[in-house]
Amino acid sequence: MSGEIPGMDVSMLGALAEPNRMAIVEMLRHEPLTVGEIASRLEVSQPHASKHLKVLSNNGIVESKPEANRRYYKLRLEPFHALNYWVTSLQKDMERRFDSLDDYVQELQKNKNE
Amino acid sequence: MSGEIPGMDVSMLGALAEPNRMAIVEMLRHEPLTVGEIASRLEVSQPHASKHLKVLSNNGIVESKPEANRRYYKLRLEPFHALNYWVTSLQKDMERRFDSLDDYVQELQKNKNE
DNA sequence: TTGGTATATAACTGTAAAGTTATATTGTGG
DNA sequence: CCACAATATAACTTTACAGTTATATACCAA
Repeated sequence: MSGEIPGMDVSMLGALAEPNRMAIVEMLRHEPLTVGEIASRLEVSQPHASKHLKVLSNNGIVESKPEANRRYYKLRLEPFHALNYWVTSLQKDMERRFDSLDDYVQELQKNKNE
Repeated sequence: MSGEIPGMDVSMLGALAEPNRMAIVEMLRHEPLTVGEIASRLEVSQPHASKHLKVLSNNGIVESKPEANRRYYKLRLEPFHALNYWVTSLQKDMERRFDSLDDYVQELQKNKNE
């Protein structure tokens, strides 16, 4: 009730806020990849890659499709749409504000009477 | 050389990926606030608020201006511009891809010969 | 100067998450 | 069925960070 954040899912950012996982997202930007491919390019162990992929998956950032022995992982659009929406609306609000904190403080001074 | 992420600063996301700090960003969306105001609205201790503000500050997300006894914190535009740029370019790349992983796997099947 | 308010910092504790190693599961081809 | 390859999971260690308490710093007013 008090800790409610309007649009943005904080845990999604947490999932992205780790270098290996961000690297995975960048790798998947252009093409789906298997766990083995990802682990190999990341130069981490297979369980380690699987663990990061699970975090990304739990946050809806990636989805996987079994294909024979392998699992192809790819990015999902939705969370990035949500992130884009949040950032854009934040920017709009910010740009409505004063350009510098100095201006605002000066404004505070002037309005001290009311 | 291998772990290079193009545009996005991962640590900035880490700074945002904590509920209290995200709440601070939301609070500052419309107006600069003092540490005391932030701590009070967040219902956390003053040192705790200061600590989160320091993280945000270290990542360039907020800036502060001393005014007498107090410090006004406000959001900075730049990191959100960078984030917006990253998300947008990622989305563009993604939307060039197949709509579903199924399609992609079918594509793999067809192209197995080459 | 003294007292009070606002903020920062240092030192510490607890917990969650990164990273590792070993093992289980699932699927494929012979 | 068996042997092998790809991935997932479990158990564990270690590190990083949230959160707390106590103290230091800076500013103002009387």
